[in-house]
Amino acid sequence: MTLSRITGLLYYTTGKFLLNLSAARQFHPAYLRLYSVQSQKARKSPVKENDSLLENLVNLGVDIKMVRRRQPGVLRKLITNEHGLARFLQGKGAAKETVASIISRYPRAITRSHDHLEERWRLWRNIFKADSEIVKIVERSPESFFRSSDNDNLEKNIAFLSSLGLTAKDLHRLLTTAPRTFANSVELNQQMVELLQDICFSLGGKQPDHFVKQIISRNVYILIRSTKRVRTNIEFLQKAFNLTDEELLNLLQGHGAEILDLSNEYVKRNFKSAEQKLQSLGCTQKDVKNFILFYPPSLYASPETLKNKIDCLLGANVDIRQILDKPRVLDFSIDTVRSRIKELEKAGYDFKKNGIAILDSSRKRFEAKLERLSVVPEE
DNA sequence: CGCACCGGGATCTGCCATTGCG
DNA sequence: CGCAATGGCAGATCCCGGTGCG
Repeated sequence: MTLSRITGLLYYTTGKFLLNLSAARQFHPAYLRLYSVQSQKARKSPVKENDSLLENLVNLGVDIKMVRRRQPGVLRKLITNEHGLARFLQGKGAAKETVASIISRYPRAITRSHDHLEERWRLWRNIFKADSEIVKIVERSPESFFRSSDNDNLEKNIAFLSSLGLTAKDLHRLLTTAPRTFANSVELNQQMVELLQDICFSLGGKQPDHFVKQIISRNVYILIRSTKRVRTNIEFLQKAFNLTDEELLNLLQGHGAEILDLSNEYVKRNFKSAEQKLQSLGCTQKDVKNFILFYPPSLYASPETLKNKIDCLLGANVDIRQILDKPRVLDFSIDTVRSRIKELEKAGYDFKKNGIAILDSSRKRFEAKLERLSVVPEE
């Protein structure tokens, strides 16, 4: 949690904001603007915070400082439903502290009526089997659950996403891992789906629906990205590698789907640095293209990580060609690779002679293999 | 049995800016 | 104007094991 980072930045006493300047300096100047605007308003505004509401929240264990920082307007409301919300969530199995944390992080939750909550929960239960699943998500991301007050929209979203032919399992995974998708307006979700369909068509694809399903199930975050981001990334991929329509279509339906998430600049930066790194090791333009197409996650890795991993392998007397052929060794964390290399060196393993596939296996398989190596030493 | 190939699963919010309404 | 609603952004991998083949 990043909450503690900000706690201590603003202190609120008797209607006036005081700033801890030494802490504020590390942050954005916007905080300074916020300070002056808020203090002016606090003086002018006739609307005071609702004292009994404040008391209720304190009793529920809510972090008032956090609420003031996030949604100060909520504290001035005359009609709220904090107790109803607390009862509701506890009835669904949430602990007291969970409820307090939820309200602290998304104060507007207390403005939702009982009927609204019942209805929203009922709709979520279309996807989830147990209340406990929903509680876990609301606890993780209160904003996803509460930000929109439009239950009709939620219903339409569920209908729309189902109509795409996603399986119940896909839908479940989508709502579990990217709950914000369901807080989007249907129109926004439709726009993304249309964008993907258009891309499929323009690349000569014959099954746009299948294409969309494929991408969503490969990348459940796609619907919470902007169409601008996705479009720009796709255009970049096609241009950077001079891809044929078919190559791009295949890339997007495979591992390429994941890299659509990345910010546009990040994709470009990672591409440049991967390209540079490989070229410095004597790889041709074609090698670079093959490597990235064959192993798109390389664009996901930060320049530092990718470079470190490659250097680590080269340092263990692995040839860059071997990495190009088996890029999935790069899947593993650098710590894992390092410790495996160390163990293999102890066993006298020669990567040049025996290949590096051994590095690219699950822990169980690696250990089993190492076992065999030590039982039957080579030569 | 050992290996190569490959697909899949986990993971992802909390903040800011803008808009439009009453 | 103040607030609610909502769009958008930055952040930056690792691992497991099924299956089919020789």
